[in-house]
Amino acid sequence: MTSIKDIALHCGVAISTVSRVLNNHPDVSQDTRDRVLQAAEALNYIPNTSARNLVRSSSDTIALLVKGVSNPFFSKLIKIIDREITLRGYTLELHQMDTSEDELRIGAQLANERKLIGILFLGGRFNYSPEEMALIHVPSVFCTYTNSFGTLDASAYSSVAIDDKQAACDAVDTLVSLGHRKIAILTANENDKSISELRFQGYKDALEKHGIAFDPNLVANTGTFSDMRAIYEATSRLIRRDSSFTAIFAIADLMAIVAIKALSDHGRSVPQDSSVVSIDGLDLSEYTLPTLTTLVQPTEEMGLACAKSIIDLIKHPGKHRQFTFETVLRPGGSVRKING
Amino acid sequence: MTSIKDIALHCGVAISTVSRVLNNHPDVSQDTRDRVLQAAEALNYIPNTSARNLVRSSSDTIALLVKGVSNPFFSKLIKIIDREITLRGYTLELHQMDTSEDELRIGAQLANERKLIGILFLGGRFNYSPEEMALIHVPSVFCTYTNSFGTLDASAYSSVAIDDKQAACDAVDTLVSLGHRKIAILTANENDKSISELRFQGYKDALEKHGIAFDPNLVANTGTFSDMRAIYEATSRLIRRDSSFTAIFAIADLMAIVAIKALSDHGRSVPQDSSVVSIDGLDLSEYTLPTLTTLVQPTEEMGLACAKSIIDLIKHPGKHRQFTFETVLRPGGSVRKING
DNA sequence: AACGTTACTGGAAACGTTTCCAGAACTTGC
DNA sequence: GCAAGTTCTGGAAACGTTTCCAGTAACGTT
Repeated sequence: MTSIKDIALHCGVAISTVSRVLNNHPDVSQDTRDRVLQAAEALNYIPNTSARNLVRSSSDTIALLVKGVSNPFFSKLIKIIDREITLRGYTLELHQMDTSEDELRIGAQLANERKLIGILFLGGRFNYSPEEMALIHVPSVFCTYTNSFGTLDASAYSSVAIDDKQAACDAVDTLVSLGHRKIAILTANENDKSISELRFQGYKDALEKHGIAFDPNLVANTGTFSDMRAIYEATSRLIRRDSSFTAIFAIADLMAIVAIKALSDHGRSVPQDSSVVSIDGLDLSEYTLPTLTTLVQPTEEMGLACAKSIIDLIKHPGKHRQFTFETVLRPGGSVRKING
Repeated sequence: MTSIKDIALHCGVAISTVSRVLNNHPDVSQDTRDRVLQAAEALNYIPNTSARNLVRSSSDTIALLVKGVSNPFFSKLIKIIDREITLRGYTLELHQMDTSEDELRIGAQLANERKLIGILFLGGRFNYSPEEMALIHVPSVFCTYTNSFGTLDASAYSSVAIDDKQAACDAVDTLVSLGHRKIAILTANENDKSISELRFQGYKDALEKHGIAFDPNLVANTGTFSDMRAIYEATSRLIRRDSSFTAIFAIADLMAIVAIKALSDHGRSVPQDSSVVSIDGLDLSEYTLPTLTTLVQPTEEMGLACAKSIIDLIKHPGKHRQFTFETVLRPGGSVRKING
């Protein structure tokens, strides 16, 4: 393994000079610059990241802390984020967390240990306090996060998300406009201070807007976005408990897919007997039977925004921005008009 | 940021002693050990990875080089691998590659630059030459790889995979035993020296075994495992070209799901008009309509084996092993018996 | 001719660890 | 009571960079 020292020796210059050349510092003559670069090439020099990191006390790696990697929407997002981050010359470290773990605490620790230059949080809760935020001394962007509980000042955090409440509202609107009044909801958790709670809020707001009474019997909590067995069970329980609904709003595509299967197993076909609307717009949902009517999240744009945000934030610490994306309804075969 | 030096000062011992305590070296008295650990705790000490990496000239990170992250089978595998790797105290770096890139070359470069201690290759080709393998100076495990083209000696590589040929064969067997003789295949690429070629081979072998003539008209190449649009188009072309088949063998669950949709759009329902069998056993395929008949890969075990293999290999360089897992048929609603 | 600039270069400290070597303080065995 | 271990500890070098400071040489200016 050849080092900067070897190059210096080979060229008869000082170590510092080689370092200057390699880091494109201006104050070195064209002649020595050429010689050094040539030697570096010839000796097949590869910089030692650890040494550089040590003296700079920073690295080139950004961590992605994810709760619930199995969520297929996240999978795609992760893919895009990783692509962009690497493209821009940084490295991405993937860290999964259990739902029970405290993402901020873990993030803070990782940042110190591994000299991270940035953190992307994906899938956490939505009620960070200023005190908690203060734990993190590293540029951080919260993906699919909205400061919906108003715990933070806009100048204190960066985020990329859709308007979850609005999307849920739109989903319910769609159903109502097709004549549905008895609309069940399939959510992960009614009050987890996170995406599911927010979409649940949107559902309730929409009902109220249309003068429909909220019925707790029509709420099914799955406890998860990705465990299909649990989603299936929750749907089945809902059907057994109160099968009077004519439509289901599922807060994620995957839930909708599983719900359709559960309905089918209980002798109710979609969309004849129940309509289903969801949020996500996975590629997959255009190829299911029936195809899903879903509010599409602009995944590509969101992933790009995540990568761009964190890198901007690293370059300009403290310059926080929030990005909110619009969802778009993609009509599918999972709904039908009824005579309300 | 408190360092080892601060602890030493605080306790009135030497730096080296602190290091020994922190690394669990035996030759230090219980008394000093306690004092040091206590101080470390009190001063909120966090080790500096860069410094350690520098002096050890190695890191604690294992890279996962993936071709085609969007493949949902891979998503799950990645999740499990990441979980196990972190659990065992290492860090996982995710690197995606285009299909066009040379994974070994990229791996070799990354290993040097980033002082990787190991590489997991996922989704590459199956015909590495000994010369190519020599590029990689770091313990490496090839996931979902079989040395099917016999280019390597068993003592020269580590791998974790299923027997792709056998699985494909089993899939076709299943269809034949239900009376099917005109069996189409949906594959990514007939000759990519990779998973798809191997499964294609298994398909051909099975046909031959049952005395069924191979018909090139019944072969549909999608060119991809995950681009659903492309899979849909390939299936549609197949149907238009020769719709005489009574069954389709799709080499991956996702392909089967899209194929079923394409068939449906062409007025052929599954399993009434065509049976479909595939390989993967995604959780999802138990919740589609119809559910898939598929050969299940033991994803959990495979992911575990990947993590275990690479760590074993790091600890005992050169000790190569190959793991081959059995697939199990999971019957679903996508097939039916016909009178052949 | 003396002086101040400018352009370039070398030396050396520092980053936070690990690890080798040597030495001090005890034990043990005879 | 002395040599030979044993057990624990400290000092210092090394890992490969970056960066600060000082210094030299060449060049214009006055």
